[in-house]
Amino acid sequence: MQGSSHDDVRRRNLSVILRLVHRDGAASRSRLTRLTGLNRSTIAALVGELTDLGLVEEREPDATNRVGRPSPIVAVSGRVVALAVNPEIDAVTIGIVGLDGSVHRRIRYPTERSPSVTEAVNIAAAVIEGMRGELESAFRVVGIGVAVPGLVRAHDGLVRHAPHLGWVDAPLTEMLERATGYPVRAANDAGLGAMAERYFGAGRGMADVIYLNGGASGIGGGMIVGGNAVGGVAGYAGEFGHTRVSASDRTDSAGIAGTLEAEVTRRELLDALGLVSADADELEQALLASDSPAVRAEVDRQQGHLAVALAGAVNILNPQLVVLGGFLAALHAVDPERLLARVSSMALGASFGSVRISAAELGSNLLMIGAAELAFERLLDNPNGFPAPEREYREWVSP
Amino acid sequence: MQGSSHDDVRRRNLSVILRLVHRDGAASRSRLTRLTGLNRSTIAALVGELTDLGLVEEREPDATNRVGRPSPIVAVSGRVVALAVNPEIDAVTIGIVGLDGSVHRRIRYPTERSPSVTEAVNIAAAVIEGMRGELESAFRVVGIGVAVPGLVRAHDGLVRHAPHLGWVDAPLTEMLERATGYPVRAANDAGLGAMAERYFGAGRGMADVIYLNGGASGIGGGMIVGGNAVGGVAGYAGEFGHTRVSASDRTDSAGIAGTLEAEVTRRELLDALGLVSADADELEQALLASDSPAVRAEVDRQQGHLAVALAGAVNILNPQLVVLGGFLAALHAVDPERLLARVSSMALGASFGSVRISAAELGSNLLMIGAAELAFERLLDNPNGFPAPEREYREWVSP
DNA sequence: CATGATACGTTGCCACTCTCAACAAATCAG
DNA sequence: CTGATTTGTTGAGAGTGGCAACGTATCATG
Repeated sequence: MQGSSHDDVRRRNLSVILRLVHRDGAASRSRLTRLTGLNRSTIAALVGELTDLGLVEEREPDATNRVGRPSPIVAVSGRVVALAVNPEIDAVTIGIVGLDGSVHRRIRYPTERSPSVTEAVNIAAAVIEGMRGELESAFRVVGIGVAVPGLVRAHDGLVRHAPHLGWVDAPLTEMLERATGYPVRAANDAGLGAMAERYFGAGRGMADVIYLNGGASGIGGGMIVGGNAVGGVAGYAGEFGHTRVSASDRTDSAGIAGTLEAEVTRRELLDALGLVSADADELEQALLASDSPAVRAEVDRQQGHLAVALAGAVNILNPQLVVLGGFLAALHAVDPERLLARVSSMALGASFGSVRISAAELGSNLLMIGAAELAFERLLDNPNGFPAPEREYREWVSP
Repeated sequence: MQGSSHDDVRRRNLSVILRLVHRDGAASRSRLTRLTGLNRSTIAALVGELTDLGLVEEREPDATNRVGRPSPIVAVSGRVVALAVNPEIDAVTIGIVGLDGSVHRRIRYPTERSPSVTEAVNIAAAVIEGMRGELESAFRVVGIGVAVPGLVRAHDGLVRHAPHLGWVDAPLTEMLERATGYPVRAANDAGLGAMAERYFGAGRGMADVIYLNGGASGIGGGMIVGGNAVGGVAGYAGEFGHTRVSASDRTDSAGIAGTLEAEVTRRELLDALGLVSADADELEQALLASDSPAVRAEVDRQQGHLAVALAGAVNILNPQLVVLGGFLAALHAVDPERLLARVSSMALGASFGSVRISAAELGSNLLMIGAAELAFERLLDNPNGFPAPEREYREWVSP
């Protein structure tokens, strides 16, 4: 338990303001005054400091039709960005994401086979090297965030086990840091998805959100509890895919029987539809369009298992929102009422009464935004821990 | 998102120090200096203020065999107490709990039948009235905490649904406040048990703890995630008892089939043993002593279902510790290795690797301590929001 | 038993941050 | 144009923790 001093007050207040304009978008100074409860003059000083740090910019007041002196608008600087990296089975995706949440660039680098750690790092580093000119002239990079489809140890970003990539105890962050020179942080992809949906998607402003994602290789999840992302002791929390939902002996990727991931699979939906491959949107469209009894039956079977897992999660966590991503969104879209009714039959009334179930909103940018948020976090926690880039001061340095 | 000012700094620092001596016991000033990172002179001022507030007392330094000037010991005042109330099916228990965690008094008032809200409030108020002389002379009461076996709405303490007591939407806190004059807060009993075990029992100092309690009337639970008690949106989180663990159609108290609470019951253990009733300790002793195959089989069956629920919780929350209370502790004690092995077979290796499963430590004082903690929380959050009792200043008031 | 080393409490001064009040500026209503 | 309203700006003020110097209590050493 740490005590605090006036330095902490300043840091915290800078942090609060930067977070507000980062997450809720541009805001007038007077709005910031109301939201933070701080004095006008304090807000002026804080915004001034953030401006000097190059993190926010003030622009002319919007034309409001209200009396009183107009208040200037504070917005995040467009130059501040983070790099997002997402290694997958068949590609490594790299993105440039602005502090304002905009995805400036997204480059998907396909690989013939699942990349090794070294390959993934090399690809990411090469793509980033290619963008370096652009990055150094037009942007200010605060760091790199990596969304990993696997278990990532919280305190050092070691990839303990990424089954679908075949990685075990991979020192990903260290390697990427050395290869690029940028500070790197890594976390589980679904956890980052939860965070992204919570701040910028379907769960905006909510404090208790569960996110479940259905991917080609399995089911992952993340939670926001009491406003904070849940990591657990070591950072492995959120593995909803391995929850027991049936008595069958079908096993999942971890060899556990009767789990959500064993019963609810993308592959079986595609098979029922007679498709070889399809992205999440195509799969959803195909399911909605199909009237085959076999497809219906398969959807119904999977939806039943999903409902067990959701009801369990609702009972245990009493969330405000459950967000479904990937092909799980399709299982929801096909018959939302039926899914809801099934969850209802297995959840406690009190908890079920306050929960909503909805599809993810951020689509293909989800993991870019989530991973970037990881990199932004250090900046948001301590805005003046990142001095403005050296080059602006270079001329002052004695030769 | 609130900004902070210097008042908040002081409040926070007072709060941090009072929490430290409340939870970890008496500490020397120099230890507080190390733990908080604050300056010696600041600690002196803060401890002085807490002393003036009558919340802590300083005593002569302990005899240490080390060089240097000895540092005085700061301990919580023995006079500061909270009242704990726990209505149950067959009794209402009232306790006096010190800020130092000691249970000064515990009075169990048995009832012939399950008490109504009014009866419970009347009993509690009467017992408290009986103690009032003692309370007002020897103690300083900060408030009342109530541990309710049911769902309690977080923001106002309304008892939404306490199935075993038959209470629905009971304004318990309001009634007890009016009847006693003390400020009252209420929460779910298992959640408070989790908190108590976390601060004063098996989970001391841990940030990620799950607590599951087996009672006569069902199974409840609570969680500490990232150091904070989990309530969910409305305060209903922690209902592990209604998690699906089997495909059977045995239903629980909420009418849901195949749940932990439906499969794992105290009643069936007692029946297998041929006992009519037994408290948690007696049940455990009887189970350990029995070599009947029928008993073994029933224990084995229940342990298997418990393992499913525990593995699910471990996968989702990646806790550091799972604490089992009530008769669930007995299911653990009978064969800890087997329970562990079964959980292991259904949990992810990474998460299982960092978890320990153990029995609750606090025994019959658990809910007293948990409920009192609820009342202490306001004091701990804002130590100088509770002025010293009026009587000491009465002579200064002009007539 | 005297001396020095060590650790810690105490004191007074300083730097920092937020608040507040007074004033200035920018808008709307009439 | 005038008044009301809202907000930025400025300078003074209060409260906080940090710090350095000094005082004090213990142990170790001879």
